[in-house]
Amino acid sequence: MDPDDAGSAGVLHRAARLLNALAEGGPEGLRLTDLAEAAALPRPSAHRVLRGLVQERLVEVDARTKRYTLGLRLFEMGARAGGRLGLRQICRPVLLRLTETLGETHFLLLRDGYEAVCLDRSTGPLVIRSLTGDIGGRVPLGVGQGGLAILAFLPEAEQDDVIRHNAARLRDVGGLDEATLRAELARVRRDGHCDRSSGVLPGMTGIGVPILDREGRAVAALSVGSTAEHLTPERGQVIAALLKKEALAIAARLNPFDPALRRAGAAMEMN
Amino acid sequence: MDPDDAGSAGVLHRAARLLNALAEGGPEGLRLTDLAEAAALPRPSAHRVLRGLVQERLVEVDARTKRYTLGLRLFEMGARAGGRLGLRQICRPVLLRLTETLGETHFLLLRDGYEAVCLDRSTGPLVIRSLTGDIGGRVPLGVGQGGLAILAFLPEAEQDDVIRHNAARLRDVGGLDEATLRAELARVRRDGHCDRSSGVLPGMTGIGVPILDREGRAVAALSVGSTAEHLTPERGQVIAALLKKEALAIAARLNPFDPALRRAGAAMEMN
DNA sequence: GTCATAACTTCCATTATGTGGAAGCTGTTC
DNA sequence: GAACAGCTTCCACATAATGGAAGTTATGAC
Repeated sequence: MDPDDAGSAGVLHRAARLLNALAEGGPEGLRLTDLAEAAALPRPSAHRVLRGLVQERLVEVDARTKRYTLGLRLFEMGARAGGRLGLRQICRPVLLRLTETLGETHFLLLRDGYEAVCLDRSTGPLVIRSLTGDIGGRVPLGVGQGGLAILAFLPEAEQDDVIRHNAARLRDVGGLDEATLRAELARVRRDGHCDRSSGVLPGMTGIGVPILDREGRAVAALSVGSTAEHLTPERGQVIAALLKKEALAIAARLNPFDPALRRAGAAMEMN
Repeated sequence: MDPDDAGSAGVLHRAARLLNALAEGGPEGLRLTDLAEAAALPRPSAHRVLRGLVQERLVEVDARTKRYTLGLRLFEMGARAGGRLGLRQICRPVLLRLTETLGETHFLLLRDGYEAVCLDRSTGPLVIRSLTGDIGGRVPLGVGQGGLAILAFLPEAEQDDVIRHNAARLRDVGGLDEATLRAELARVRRDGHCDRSSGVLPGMTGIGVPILDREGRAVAALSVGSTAEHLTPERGQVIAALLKKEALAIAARLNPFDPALRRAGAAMEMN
């Protein structure tokens, strides 16, 4: 029917649309009508699908308020899906150790197509605001220190593709035009890390280093989020060196056959 | 068709069955044939549904090995579903603080019908083995210190229902016959906490306290997992008192309208 | 290198399952 | 207590799911 909506038919796709809508919504949950609108479904259909999801416990409804939220089952599965990603297992102790040593907040980002997903983080005593938010959050590649570190270490053709694809968001979220971005990427490649104070979150800054696969392509990033005040240039140098050492050690332990690390390519093929 | 399989028809239910099977499977993923068998579906049907799930990125296939695993999307959603549960937000800092102070590993369990789900945990330096495993894991109510603490503080009728329902697993996993269990529950009710060295995991022990709602019913538990060697009786007393204090503070902050806390009831109705 | 085997994938006639407009509820507001 | 907004049910209709059988591609044995 709709040519550019290939594979859009079917209950599954509708269910996924509803789940996505729910994931966007606030913690108080969403009402049927709004959910139906967000997922572009007729109310009765949304209702029917949601009932199915509730039955599978992927979604919960409050009997009193009739508000829908993501279900406990999803939480459980998500926890296991994460555990399955070898990278996360390897990095967990590294994050904890870094936070122990440096007292900063550390992030592990995994590249996923044109974006990066926060796979894990360890929170330091300092209160910081981050672009990705908590675990499970996303940033476009090129935004934030981690996102820049990954983008800088992609093969040129892919880099161009990502930049083209993310152009709008890089301007809006990252406040970067293409020329500035390219200059920045060159610098990151030269230094092996990113320590730009992204102007995005006032007072906030950080450092990001890429985690490379055997071919030298970035598959993930390790980063620190801190305040401009706390992260002096000297301290920054030390931390960058430390992160690079850890990233190398992680890279050496990567299983080259881990499907999670092929994710990048997979996402590209889809387009 | 199948009378006791009410509502089992439909793609959604099949998808959920496949997801469950995937969640059980090992980290290397499952093959189509095994998945189809695990979910009791004809191979072609399993294949079709899985393809849909892959398209929605709820599931991933490795192009080379054809093995299916839970997808990144699920991880993301799971992270948000967890964030939505107010209890988790409230307890996160408590867990961190406890681990900071005591150097033990702490668990937050949420009751869910006849079981409890590990909502969060903070890991101490001591290496311990736990029944629930990591976040997202489950134990039957009555097993483990947390599970016992919850069961002990349920209304009598519900308690009986749970014990009846879990009887087999309590024997197998918990190694408890009903008489011993009932005596144990009485003790937990009297003391306000559970400090039995469950014989289940040799050398391991712990302490669990319930988190009660306004009606005095347990909705969750806070627990410590440690080794018998490390957790001396005197230390146990101190820790139990501390946990109780925290559990009370948490209970006071509970939103009585939080749908997550009505989960217990919901599960019962289903049966 | 060739054959055997096991697993994955596609096909397609059949029909069960999903569809959504309209009508009926419910609970909330004025 | 009337008006409203949102949830739920109904049901004639058609589409999208179904699964046996046949085709294709990996894997391993000889």
